Amino acid sequence: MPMGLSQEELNRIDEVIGTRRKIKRGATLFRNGEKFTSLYAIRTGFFKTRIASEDGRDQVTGFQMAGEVVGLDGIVNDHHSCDAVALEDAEVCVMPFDRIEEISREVNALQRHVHKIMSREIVREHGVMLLLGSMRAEERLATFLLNLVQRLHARGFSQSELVLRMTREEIGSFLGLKLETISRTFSRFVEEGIVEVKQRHVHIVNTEALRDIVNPKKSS
Amino acid sequence: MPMGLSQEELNRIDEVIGTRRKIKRGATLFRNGEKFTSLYAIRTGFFKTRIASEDGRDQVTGFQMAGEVVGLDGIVNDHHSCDAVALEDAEVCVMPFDRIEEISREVNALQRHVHKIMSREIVREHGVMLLLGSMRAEERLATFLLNLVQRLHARGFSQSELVLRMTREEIGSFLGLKLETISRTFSRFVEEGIVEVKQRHVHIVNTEALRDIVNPKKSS
DNA sequence: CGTAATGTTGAGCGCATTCAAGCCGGGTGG
DNA sequence: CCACCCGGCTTGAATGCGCTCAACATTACG
Repeated sequence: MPMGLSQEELNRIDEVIGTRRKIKRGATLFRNGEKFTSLYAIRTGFFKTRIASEDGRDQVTGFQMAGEVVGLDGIVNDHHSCDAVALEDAEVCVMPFDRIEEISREVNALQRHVHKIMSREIVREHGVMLLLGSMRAEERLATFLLNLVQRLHARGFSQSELVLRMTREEIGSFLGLKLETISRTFSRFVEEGIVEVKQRHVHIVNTEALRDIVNPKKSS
Repeated sequence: MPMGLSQEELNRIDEVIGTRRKIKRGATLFRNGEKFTSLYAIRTGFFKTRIASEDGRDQVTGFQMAGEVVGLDGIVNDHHSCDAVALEDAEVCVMPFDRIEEISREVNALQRHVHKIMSREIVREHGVMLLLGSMRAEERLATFLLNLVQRLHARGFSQSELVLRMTREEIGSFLGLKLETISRTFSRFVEEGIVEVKQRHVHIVNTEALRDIVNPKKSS
């Protein structure tokens, strides 16, 4: 949240927070088709969002962690258009959207904040489109790992150590690859000494090498 | 725009519209890195938005036509993070964003409208992610054609006739395919009598067949 | 402790890519 | 008006990356 707000403004902003809600691992926070009422700020835990095509295929559209907001997809049609599934026991702040709209009319900082959150999501998705549209398997996985560790680091975790909350299949769905390809690509990274992998525990040994994979260097 | 507004409200909303601006074919409305000031409502013409990765590859993130809004990417960081390029001579309404924020504090309908536009873009991108992440070439192109013709139809154009404003290469970039693949896939559709193609002029002969490609039927 | 879920690895295949050659159509200048 | 040129498009042949299918290993969990 931006700084420089009066106490009065801060109090008003607190009002957008309704109840809290706990979601068990594997349960959904909301599902495609459900009525949209609120945005959810993740307090603890880890989520994936996914959409399903008519014929059973589904696509993971993102992984969200503490401090991030889910539910923006529901605003257009007053109904959610994707599922949000907890990948571990989680807790969220329920923020009724009509309250958000009401208060953001009075508190400029909140209005600005809401706009930025939505715009940030649009920009994030642009990045995913670039990944899905033009990267090879190694680049996709390297990009994914760097993004994940960067977000975790911003929350006070290690820059080189991370525990995956999702399966290979979920990573694959997000990256537009099959789970076997994820597994093989991890193995290749391990062979090359770039990372160490023990199940879902990943230790990034050589961050620079990952960056080089994402951004193939034009060595003459 | 939603209905049921008072004259006063309508007048207020008109105030978000600043100047108009003409963009010649091939010129950019805004570029990655430029300061963000305004959203743009397309009055006439056709745009593509694209992002570029460090190493020259780029990804078309969308095609926009009359009535659609571009520039939402700029809100987060006060700078644009993609380019908007006119694919034909175009005209846009410049809508300074601080005016939008100001007036949407007073006019609920505008506030709601802005939120919906942003949410719609997020949902649209989810669909693109599904396409890029899990569809084969034929499905991608079929989806693309159906989406394009549906948007054109909503604007009063034919349901079966369309003129592509973009090159095969641009379609390919958007769909995560090479231009040769686009060309070949068009040829296959023609062979199968699904469409007729003469350069950029496309006549959809069999819409149902396209739908079947998008949504493989589970024939026993 | 046993069973199901998850992950690894191998072999062969297929779809989209790459590389290459040629075509078409529109615009320009002689 | 025609010759030329160039960007956009098409088509062919060969390659290769990621997928499919399959067997097996490992781990989580009731």
